[in-house]
Amino acid sequence: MSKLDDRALLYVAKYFKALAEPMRLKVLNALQDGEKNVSQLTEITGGTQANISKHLSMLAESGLVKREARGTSVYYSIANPSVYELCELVCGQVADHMTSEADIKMMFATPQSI
Amino acid sequence: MSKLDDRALLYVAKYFKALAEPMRLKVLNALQDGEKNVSQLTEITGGTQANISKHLSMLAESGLVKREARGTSVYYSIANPSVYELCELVCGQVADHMTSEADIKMMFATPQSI
DNA sequence: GCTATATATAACTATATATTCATACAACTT
DNA sequence: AAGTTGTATGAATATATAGTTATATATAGC
Repeated sequence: MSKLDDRALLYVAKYFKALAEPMRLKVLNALQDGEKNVSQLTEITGGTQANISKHLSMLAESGLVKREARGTSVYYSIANPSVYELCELVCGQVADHMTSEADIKMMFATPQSI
Repeated sequence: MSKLDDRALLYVAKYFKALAEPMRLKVLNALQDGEKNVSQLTEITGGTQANISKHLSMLAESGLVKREARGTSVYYSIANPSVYELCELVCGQVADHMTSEADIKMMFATPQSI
């Protein structure tokens, strides 16, 4: 496999990594009905301000959200609605797999162990 | 947000996490044209046997690949072809975002830093 | 039973990541 | 200018993860 392909893989992996975190999914979910500022997202998700801000920076750098400073606030919005297509596809697959034993087991695993 | 929603988020995040690693993407890519055993995947990807085996276990547990032992070998195959839809969607979005400064910068970052 | 081959796993290391707390920075208000 | 509010960031910690090496386990052939 060529160097260039490896680089492409890295890009794609990085994109998936941005989606591979429950709190970031929560943030993206909160952005479904339009832009929100950091304070709003902090309140909606129940996270701390610092943590949400960091996740937003990461999401912005990965190209999943857009950042726009207005006045004293910073508003974030979905960069590309097809993110939700991804999530729906995954939800479908997760549901399919829900019946398997591994998932049942996972149901009772602690969040830390996953 | 309810407990159940949090659990669903955890599932989805776990699924994305399985895709958030270049070597695992390489493995999935190698499985596009049909099932392969661990030795074959080890050779194709250029990884070590132990490493590929671990990635395969992880992919199987996340429901992305199916495992079937036959004789002395273990054959892995794609559990659900829609995985590739996901990857194509992401490739499209990554390409869109390629022009931004953050991505150009990332081009020259070391793999470790990403 | 012994050997060779294929796969999985345990121990370990190095790195990455999420989270928190405290603090810096920036912009608006009065 | 001083205070207030909203956001970002640095330091520190705890956990998770990828990778390696060595070894265990299992299956097939002799």
